[in-house]
Amino acid sequence: MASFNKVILAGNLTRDPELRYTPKGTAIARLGLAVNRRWRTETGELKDETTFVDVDAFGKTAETIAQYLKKGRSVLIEGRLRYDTWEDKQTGQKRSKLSVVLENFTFLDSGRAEGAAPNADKAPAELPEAEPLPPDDDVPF
Amino acid sequence: MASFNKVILAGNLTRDPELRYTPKGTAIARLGLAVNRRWRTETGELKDETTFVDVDAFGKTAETIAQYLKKGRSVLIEGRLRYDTWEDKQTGQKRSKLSVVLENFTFLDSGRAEGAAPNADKAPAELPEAEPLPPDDDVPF
Amino acid sequence: MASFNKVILAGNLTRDPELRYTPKGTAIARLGLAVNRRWRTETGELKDETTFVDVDAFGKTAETIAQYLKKGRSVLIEGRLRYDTWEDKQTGQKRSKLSVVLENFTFLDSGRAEGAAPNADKAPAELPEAEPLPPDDDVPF
Amino acid sequence: MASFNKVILAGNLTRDPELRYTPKGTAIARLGLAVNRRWRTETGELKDETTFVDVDAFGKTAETIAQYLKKGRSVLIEGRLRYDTWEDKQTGQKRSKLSVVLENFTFLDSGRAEGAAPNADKAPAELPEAEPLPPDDDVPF
DNA sequence: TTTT
DNA sequence: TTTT
Repeated sequence: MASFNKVILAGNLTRDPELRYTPKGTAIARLGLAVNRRWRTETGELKDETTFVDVDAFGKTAETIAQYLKKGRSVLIEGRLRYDTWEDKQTGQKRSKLSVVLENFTFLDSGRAEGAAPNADKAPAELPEAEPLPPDDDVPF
Repeated sequence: MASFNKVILAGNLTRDPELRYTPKGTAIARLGLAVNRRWRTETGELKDETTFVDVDAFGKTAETIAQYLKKGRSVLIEGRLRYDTWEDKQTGQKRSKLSVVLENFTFLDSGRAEGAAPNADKAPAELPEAEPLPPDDDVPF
Repeated sequence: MASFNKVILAGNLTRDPELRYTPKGTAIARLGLAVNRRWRTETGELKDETTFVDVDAFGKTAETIAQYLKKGRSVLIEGRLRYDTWEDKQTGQKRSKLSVVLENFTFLDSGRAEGAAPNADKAPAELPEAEPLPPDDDVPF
Repeated sequence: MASFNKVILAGNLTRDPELRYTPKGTAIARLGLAVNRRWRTETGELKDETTFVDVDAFGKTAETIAQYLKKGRSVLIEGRLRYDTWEDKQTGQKRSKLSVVLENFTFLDSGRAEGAAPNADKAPAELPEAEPLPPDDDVPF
């Protein structure tokens, strides 16, 4: 009966955020996040594994993200898993995937990413916390 | 540079766990988890959304889960997102999906699920915490 | 530079919530939460440890909590640590403690607690998610 | 019945870690962590609040922390709340406080802290994940 | 007892 | 000050 859905990830953007708007004008930013894990096996060998996650931000947070986050930058995000379903146009088959709905984020570096605006270094420190999410029914999925 | 990967979910099993073993003898239990979310839209309408997540448990934890968790039961799990990739045998295309590697869990009900063993009601309370994960390189993906 | 502050706890109320109001009319509910941990030592002995945490909820969430949560009931809460400081009136010494500011919660049982209202069993399922927090500067600490 | 106890914090060390050993030889490192929060009030005013938390690490993790973390450095830690109780020697009164038992951590900067060892910059990247905790009954509280 |  |  009880439900809980929390994801906390720190990683790097695999590409610049894509910003778009719903018909009602809500901003949506889609991020690609790479989360690395390194561990040592029983035999002492180092292993690496990367988890690639698509993350959607909404509203004012989406616009902040599109403005300050660029490919390569490091972020800590908090959100929830969402199960998206759609029909594959080629095959007519039902498809699905997990992505993350961002609820909060914080920068983990200082704007060293390529393409960052000249003042990106100091801007994050002055940003307030992310806004609460807008109602999801304004969002096309 | 910094990496972090944490998922905390509470939900219900969509099916009985499937237990299998790696060639080296490590147990793997695969769970289907449904996590519900209910919220009210701007106009006061109630909405429901379910996130379906595949979860893998390993080792002693996998065996405990296979023994006590059944379809319908409610659990709180902690783990990390994992990005699985494979080649679609039909089309030869590269496919991928996110799943969760379980690191810890706790029962959220008292064994009311169909198919529960006669003593499932009291057993969970006596279980110690889940074991640490075995080395992942024993695992076939 | 980066900051993050997240607490997720499941436990039982050690007493009925205390509800009060700030001068501006914001509701505050204070909860006592007991979080149990059981583990097995190297020698196989079972050990128990309880963590007692004070939790403050605000606004509409506070009122919902005061209405439905009673001593003994089980909840899952999400929030942040807060560092409270004050001066001990007896000794004039500076004192401090950690507590939790509740940001979200969900019931983990079905209203079996003593003193629950007749309809407490079904009410929780119909509750929307907790409201965002009100501005903290309305709050007397 | 169900219990869960998880804390995730990102902040800066308020002092160099103190390393000590239990009679059985288990290392314990105690950290002071400052976690900042900045938010804007209803009237647009910026507010700051700092949460000071004591954190204990054990075993190999404790030694790694004592070696690489210094006052001012930024870390992301994962752990659980612990309720410590003792008797005040002056007054004979029972006292208690919450602290955090560290279960995992990751560096959030690159060793820029004062007092860092010459090679602190590259060492963290090569560190494996933190070890599981040793049995707690070896620990004097 | 406090860090950025 | 303590819950299951």
